Order: sequence, then structure tokens, then C-alpha cells
Amino acid sequence: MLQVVQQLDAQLQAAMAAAFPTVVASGQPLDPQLVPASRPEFGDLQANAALALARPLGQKPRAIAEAIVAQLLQDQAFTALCLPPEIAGPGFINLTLRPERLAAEVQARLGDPRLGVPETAAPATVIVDFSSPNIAKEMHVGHLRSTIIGDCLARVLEFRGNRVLRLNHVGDWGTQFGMLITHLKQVAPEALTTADSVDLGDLVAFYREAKQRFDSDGAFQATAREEVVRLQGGDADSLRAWGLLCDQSRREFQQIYDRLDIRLNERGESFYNPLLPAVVADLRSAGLLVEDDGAQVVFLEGVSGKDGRPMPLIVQKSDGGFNYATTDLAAIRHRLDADGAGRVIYVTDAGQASHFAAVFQVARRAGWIGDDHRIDHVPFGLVQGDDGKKLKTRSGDTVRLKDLLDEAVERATADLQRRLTDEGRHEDEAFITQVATTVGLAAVKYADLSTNRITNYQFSFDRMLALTGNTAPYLLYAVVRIAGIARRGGDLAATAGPALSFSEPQEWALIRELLRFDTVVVEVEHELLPNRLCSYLFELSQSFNRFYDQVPVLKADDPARSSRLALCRLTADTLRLGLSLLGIPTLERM
RNA sequence: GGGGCUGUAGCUCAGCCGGAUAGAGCGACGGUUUCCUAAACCGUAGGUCGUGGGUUCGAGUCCCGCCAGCCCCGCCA
Repeated sequence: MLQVVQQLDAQLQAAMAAAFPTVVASGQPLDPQLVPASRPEFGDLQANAALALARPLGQKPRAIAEAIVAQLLQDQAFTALCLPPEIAGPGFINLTLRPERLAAEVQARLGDPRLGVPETAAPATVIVDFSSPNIAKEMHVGHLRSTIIGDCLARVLEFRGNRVLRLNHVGDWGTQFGMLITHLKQVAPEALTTADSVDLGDLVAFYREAKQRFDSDGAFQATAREEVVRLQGGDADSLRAWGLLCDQSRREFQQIYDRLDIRLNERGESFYNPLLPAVVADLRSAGLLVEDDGAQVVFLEGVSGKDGRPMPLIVQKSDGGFNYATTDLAAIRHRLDADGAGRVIYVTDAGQASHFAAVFQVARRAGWIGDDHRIDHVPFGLVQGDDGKKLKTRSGDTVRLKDLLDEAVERATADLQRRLTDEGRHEDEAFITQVATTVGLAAVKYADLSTNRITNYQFSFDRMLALTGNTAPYLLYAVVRIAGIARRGGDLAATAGPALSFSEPQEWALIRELLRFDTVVVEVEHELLPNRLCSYLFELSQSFNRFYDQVPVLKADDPARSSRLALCRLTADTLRLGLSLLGIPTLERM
């Protein structure tokens, strides 16, 4: 429908220009204000331009609408596309597409693997920075949203024809390694020389102990700082210990990524280490650097701190070390220059908004971000428990991502087994494992993606695994129903056949829903809001379920039968493609 | 103190560039199965869009004030 809407928009503009040449002469832009109809009885689309033009033209909106419509009716391309427009209410122009044009659009999509979604006219290298767990810690629920949302955005951008680089900016450098290595030297030295001599769970415990000592023990703190200096200075023993810790964490992360089908290139903080001195040097030569309390800082414009003074962004600590702001600045430069990125997207929690605003401002003032670059922080809210507070285990610990995924699959397994028992069905273990794994993981992903990412998100196994409502199981079930039709003799692969012929309102409702897909995907790309795609897929599933419930497919006679099979096929293709953009695989049976 | 985000039905949430009577889902209540998987479908009830102003032909949406919740604010990331 993207193309159709474009055509209509152009036709409306031409009609407006013909009806009101004085406005054109005055240089004012003529926006038809073409939007989807607010209610089905108003047709497919509505143009609201007449209301806005009433004031400047000094005419009644309905009269303006009538003049535009009179011009439209002169346009043969328009009358071939739409039924005669209706003017309603204060001056809305309601447009209804001709059914045969809708059918032709359906036909055109049947053989189209992109389902009408165009490749972007201006493909760019886009970097999506997401997930970003910390070495020597386990992935926890806090990494869930970044990982799932980032992966979805990367998939959408890729599908639109961009070259996407998925970067995992893991926390693999800095103060925490000094304290961890120092602590391990004293309590478990073998962990620093022998691979896998302690498992990750132990490492996490050691990390906690190290952090505690660092915060309370001055002598330990000093030793830890020396250790950081040794590491950053390239000391061989320190580097070997650090490498072992990284390898071990990396393998653990990869297990999660494999389960969730997420591809990522690791490029952690350490990668930028050699580039840090140049960042500070170049900020100095750009005249932005100021020494304050012994630290090298850039004072921010338009941001004031507690005392009313401008806020500084520290890029070099008073001890000479660099911090995450320095790393992020180095990363921006490297991504724009070495990677040639036109666009960089950071998928991190909303709490980092001011940090990124500061870093972007400094990079811009230093001239590193050009006018043709687009750098976005894509923030998201906290994951909360049922109580509305930050999600924790009963004992008060952060929830491990692995445990969360396990529980989702366990619950899906229990649901499925209960259902099999109730229905007297018998399925083998492989089927149960496959279905429960797919449903459980899909539920976790979908629940996260389906709310607007900016708001906090209330995590609930019961809600996400519900078989009804806006959930992954509901969408997966729609696909399964179509697969069932195919098994019972419906040939979904046939592309040729009698001309498509539709008669039922449920068919037309489904068609209109199907044809929105291209618009929605492009919108998600622009707004970076996956929940728009989720809403669409849910509404599509609802339209399909109504159609399935009320209109027979296999029992109908041709041409209705083959036309309805075509709708089934296009629905399944749209759901599969849409879900794949969310990172969710589908099932044939469940 | 400064800044950010949020506030819409009992609960969880949509609401696009400001457009017609504010929408879903869950839960509640009532119905539908000799028919392609009822993991479905149909219906009913449920709203002062936090609050007070302003802009506009028109405001849940834009601007200002206030209230509430969460988050951030110099050498952690």
C-alpha cells in the first residue's frame, strides 16, 4: 500500500493545486494530510487538508473539500484507483480503494518474497550497539531488553537493505578487572593461569567479594588500581589472566545468544584502548578540554549541575586513567571513520540518556559527527516484577537470564503437556521439546517487544504465556491453523489459478490488514519501535481468526476456494516474515 | 536544586504529522462446536486520558504551571 498511498498523495496534491492556484502562487506547501481512515465505515484513507485550509482561504471547509473532490474526479488515474470520494463531517474527504485494485495488490504480493516492502532508497552502513554484558558477570534480566530490542531493530534495518553491523560492546576493561584479578591472585590463583578451573558462577561470587573488599579496604583498593595499570600497560601475566576470564564469559554469553538466535560481533571496551589517548589529545587541540579538579573535562553546553555551574564530561581521570566516556567517544570516531557508518544506534536503558546526550554533544562539537551522520540513543525502560519494582528473585538477587529462559520453557512444557492430556493427544518427546522451546522463548521475546520500549515493562510469565490475547502463542497458533489447512489438502503453493474473487466482509478486512505490512515495516525502521510491528501482527492474526472462523476455505467452490487459499498463504507468509523480523521462529503444529 | 521518563478502563498496555463517537487484551458477565486444531469466534459492562491554565476551527496528542512515581546528575558503566 506504500505505493498506492504515494500515488494518492500526488493525485491529491495535483487536485489541490488545480483547485487553489493562489495558494500555490503564495508558495505555501499543499499537504493533503492523507492518513488512514479513523474508522472502517469512512473507507480506507482520509484527507484532512480542507480543514486546515479553511482559515488561509477564508472559505468553509466543506466547500474546499468539494472543490478538491471535483478536481479529483477529473483525474482518470484517481478514478481508476478509488471509488467516488465522500465528504463527511466538517470537511473530511473519505477515500475508498476500488476492490479490484485491492485484489490486484494481493495478487502482486503472492509471488513476492519481500511482500511489498521496498529496499531503502539510500542504503547505509548502520551500527546497532546492543546487549553489552559485562565480562566475569552473568547475563541477567537487565540485558534482556537490549538484546531482544537491538536484535529486532538490526533485523528490520537489514531487511530494508542496509548493511548492518551488530556490535556487542562488552564490559571487558577497566577498574573491575583490577579488583577481580587482585582478589583471585590471593584466593584462587589457578583461575588466572588455567582455563576453566573455576566456573562462571564461582567467578561471579569472587567478583562480588572483590567488589566488597574494594569498597571497604583501602590497601586492597590501592593494589587493585596498580593491577589495572599493569593490565592497561600490557603486562603479560595480567593480560593472560584477563584473556582467560574473557574467554570463559564469552562462551557463556554465546550459549544464551545461540538459544535466542542472536548474531553479534564482539567488540568490547578493550578494543578502543589504543585509541583513547588520541581522543583526549584531539579534544585538547580542538580547544574543548579544560582541567578541573585534576581531571581533564569538557564542559557541556546547556547542562548545569547541582551548583549551577556547567556540567563536565570527564574524559581523563585525575590519576591519568580513562573512563567510559573516553571509550564511547573513541567508539563513535571509530564507527564513523573506520567502519564508515552513516548511522549508529545505541540500545541501552533510559538511565544512560544523559550520558549519551553528553557524549554525542562533545563528539559533535569536536566535529567528529557530521551533518550526514545520524546517531541515536534508543532508550528503554526497566524490567519490573509483578510488584512494580525492579525484577528480583525471591531472595533479592538479580534474575539470571539463563534461569528466566529456562523457566519460560518449563512453563510452556507444562502447559503443552496439560493440553495434550486434556485432548487425549499423543506426541513424542522431540515434538514436545521443540514446541515448548519455541513457544517459551517466543513468549519472552514477544512480551518484551510488544510494549512501547520507552516505558518500564512489567514482566509476567503468566501473561506472556497466555494462549489468548496479544501474546506469542496467539500469533503462532494463527500460523499453525494455516499449516493445518495445507495438510488437509489446501494447496498454498499454487501461484497461478483462477483470478482472485472475494465477496465476504471478513475477506476484505483480512486483505486490508495484509496490505498494511509494508507501511508498518517502514514505520518501525523510522521510529525504531518494534511494538508497532507486534500490534500489526496481532491485528492481522485477529482478522485471520475471524475469517477462519466465519468463512469456509476448503469446503468452498472455486473461485472462492482458491482465492481464500491465496489469502491463507499470504497471511502465513506475512506472519512468518513479520515474526522473523522480531526474531521469532514459527511452528507447523503446536 | 537541575535534568529526563512516566501518569489513559479493575489489571497490563496501544493511541502515528493535532482530526469524526479515546482503542485492544486480560479479568468479569452472557453466548457459539455434526464443519479446515475452541490455543478460536460473537456479544455486554467498564473512561473527568494525573491536575489547572493556554494555543487551535479541533487537544489524550502541542505550550506553561502544579501533583505523584521512577531514573540520572565529577573521576563506575
